[in-house]
This record gives sequence, C-alpha cells and structure tokens, in this order.
Amino acid sequence: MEPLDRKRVVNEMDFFAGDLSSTHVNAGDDDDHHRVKMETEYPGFLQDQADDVNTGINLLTTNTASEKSLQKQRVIQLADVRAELERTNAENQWLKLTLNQVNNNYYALKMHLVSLMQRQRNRVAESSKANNTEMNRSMEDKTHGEGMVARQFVDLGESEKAEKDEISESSSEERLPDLSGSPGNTIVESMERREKNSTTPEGLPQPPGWLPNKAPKLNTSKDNEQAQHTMAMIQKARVSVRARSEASMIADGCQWRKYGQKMAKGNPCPRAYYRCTMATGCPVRKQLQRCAKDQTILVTTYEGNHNHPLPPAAMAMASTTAAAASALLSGSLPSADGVIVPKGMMLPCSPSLVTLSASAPFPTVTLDLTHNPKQRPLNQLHPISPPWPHNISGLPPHLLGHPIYNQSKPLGTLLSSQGNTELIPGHLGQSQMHVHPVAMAAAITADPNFTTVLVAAITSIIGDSHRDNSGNNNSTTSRNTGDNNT
DNA sequence: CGATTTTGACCTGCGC
DNA sequence: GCGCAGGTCAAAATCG
Repeated sequence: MEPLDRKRVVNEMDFFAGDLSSTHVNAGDDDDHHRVKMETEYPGFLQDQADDVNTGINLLTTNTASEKSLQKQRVIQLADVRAELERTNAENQWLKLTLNQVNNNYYALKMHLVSLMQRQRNRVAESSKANNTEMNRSMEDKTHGEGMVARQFVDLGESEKAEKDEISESSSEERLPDLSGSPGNTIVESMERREKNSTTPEGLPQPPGWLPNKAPKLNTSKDNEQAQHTMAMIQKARVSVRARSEASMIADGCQWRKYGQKMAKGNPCPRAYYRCTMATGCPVRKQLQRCAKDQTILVTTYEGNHNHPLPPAAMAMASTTAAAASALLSGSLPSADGVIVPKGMMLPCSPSLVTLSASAPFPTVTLDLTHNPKQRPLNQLHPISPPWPHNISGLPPHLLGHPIYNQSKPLGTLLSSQGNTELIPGHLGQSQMHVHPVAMAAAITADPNFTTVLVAAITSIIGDSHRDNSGNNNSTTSRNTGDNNT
C-alpha cells in the first residue's frame, strides 16, 4: 500500500478511535459528535469506519519502521481533515441557507403566478360584466381596478405609486418580487418592508407589521375600493378553533394582551379580544368566546399574521392556522370554481373536524376539536407522526404563522355575497359554505402538509386545553361590559 | 412603578 | 338617515 493510503487509514483510526494510538491528537467531543452525526445521516458509516480501523491495525503491526515520521504526518493529516470537515460544515450551512432562500423564492413566485392568473380571470370577468352593464365606463378606470388585487399582493402600502404605475401593466419588474439578493426576499417580506415605510393617513409612521383594519380608502374608483375591500378580506381571514376547555384560554404559545371585551348578540358569554404582544406591532389578534349552547366549548378565533419568530409551541398553532387559512383561501385547489360548494365539506379523516366558511364578513375556517378523539385516535388521522419541533408544516419558515400574506387567490371568487355569518362556529348561519369532500380530498392531496399540521395541532391543543395558560391568566368571566350590553 | 386588565366611549359597516 | 352590532381605543383601575 502506498504511504498516503496508510496515512489515511491511520488518520481515520485516530479519527474514529482516537485512544487507539498513544500519539493521537484530541479526538474530543467534537469528533464523537461528528461520528454520531455521520452515523445518523449515513447509516453504516460507523461500520465502515471500524473496518478501516481494523485494516489500519493490520498495517501498523506489519510495518512500524517509519512510525515517527508517520505520526508527524498523521497530525498534519488530522488537521487537514478537520479543516476540511469545518469547511464542509460551513458549506453545509451555506447550502441550507441557500435552500431556504430558494424555498422562499419558490413560494414568492408561486404566489405571484397565482395572482397573475387571478388577474387574468378578473379581467375576463370584468370585461364581460362591463359589456353588459357599464358600456360607457371609462376604460382607464376599468384598467385601473383590474390589476389592483394582484398588485396589492406585492405592492401593499404603495398604493399611490401603484396608481401612477397601473397603466403600464405589462411592466413585470414592478410586480415580480426581488429574488436576487439576501435571503427572504419574498413577497411577504417585501410587504412587511413596505409596511414599515408606510404611513398612516395622518402621516404618522406605521408600526411594523401593523395592518390597520381601517385601511385608507382610495377614492379614485369603485374598483379600487373593491380591491381594497378584497385585500382587507384576505388580511382578515380567520381560523377558529373549537375545543373543550375549562381554562380561560388555550395555551397556544403566544403572549396575548386583552384589549377589549364585548357582549355578543345571542351569547350570554362575553367575547374577549386579545392582541399578540410577542412583538411590537404584531397584527395578530384573537377572540375568545364560549359557545352559547355548550359553554364548556371555548372558541378561539385567530386573525392576522405574526411578524416575528414564534416559539415551537406557537408555531404549532400558527402553522395550523396557516395551513387552514391556506386551504380556505387559496384552497390548494386547482380552480376557483367548483371548489367551495354550497353543501357538505368536511375533512375526510374526521367528520366535522374542519369546516370552511367563506361567508361574510370574513372567511373563516373552523377546526372543531370538540369531538371525542377516542372514536378516531388522532394518530390514525395521518400515518406520519407530527414532525415537531422542526418545520412542522413544510412551509418555508417565513410562512409559518403568516396565514394571510400567502393567500394569492382573491376572495372574490370564494366569498359568499350574501348574508352574515356569526363568527362563532357553533352558530354558523345558512350562508356558511362547505367544500365538497372530493374537492377537499383534492385539496389535501395537493397540500399534504395540511393534514400533518392539523393532526399535530390537535395533539398539541388537546394536551394544552386542560391546563390554564399561566401567562395568560385573563378572565373573560364575570364582568360583562361594553356599550352593547342588553 | 410598569405591565396588564377593565370598561365606557367611540368608530365603522350594514341593514332597514 | 338612523339604529344596531362588532370592533377598537384609551383612561382608569388593578396587579405583581
């Protein structure tokens, strides 16, 4: 065998079984850690290493003449290997970052594509509608309105500039997200950056991430207002979770601050309003209310998107709401038509577990966790165990907890034009819309993460629902206040 | 004393 | 235009 091969073998001996040689350089915990990691990533690695060591032992016992110089070379070689290992680790980290970035860019492009497709659909619908009803309407106004929905996915907070540029619709630069630079150049972050730069109607700076419910209206055209309204709908899509709990609040991992309480019509229990306080300006809010018919059921309704990293516990809920809202709004559905049908959508895995409500005022998806889990063990809903605390939904990190920003399908195609539906899932009115089981199955197929996330969330919630959130010792109980008390 | 909750007032959208 | 209901604000009260 060539000397180089011997050196490699001895070096690996040292690397793998550092105490075999009296001259080995500290293998240390790092090497142990490395070997464990390598065995984890490449099963059989340790066996291969052991084979190499045995080979090396044989070589050493048969040839020890140049051992001194060999030991010197081993030290050098070991240093080289370690340097190489560090370089590989660094490269690995870089590759991971790159992968994340590619993921981010992929989702940004995907959303952009969907928004463009929707624009096209809107354009067709608008032109046919215009032909029938408003022949004398100015072409400029029409053109202005058509592109707003798609544009606002990208240019939220830049409406004035958008108005000026709207005519030049063919300019792709203004709508394509900047994918060229630093990680996270996504539509989401683009929107968030622009929010930071945006101002209130009074000219005051907006808190980062804050999406005011009272969006300033564009008074340029009716279409603009409609687009604004649509965008507001998208931003206000809700995910409602029903769970039996004696606790005043389900622990969802986030910190909340109560900012209001009202008596809701038809329910003796007050509705409490909470705002996420994990980051300044986080727009996420939630409502807590007990079901009127069964006050052991606590209904938690989430609205908005976190603008900050979430702890694993919070990511559970956030990802669930993200996936659920995604199923509602973009639906993971191939077509805007025929997805949500007037009757009967439930998750095929568990009757009444998930209800999609696309009714006014805001689209809501309800996760009903009040059914007896013994009838259908949660872990049978999906063969894959919840992958927490890792990327539980399979969504890029920036999407976690951002159920709304990622919705590309304008709600105009999903929203019912009629009626008001109570936010409380138990009281969903006639205008509640369901998705056909087949359609939902298609949705699940298209978005398999949804089921996984849902199961994980349910597991989490069931575990948490019976213990009070010590950090959220808010009471929604005895005092019924507000100017709407009747 | 700062953070949080309470609670009456106010704002907005919607239906009539 | 008016009233109702949902949602939010913000000062006062309370808590730790």
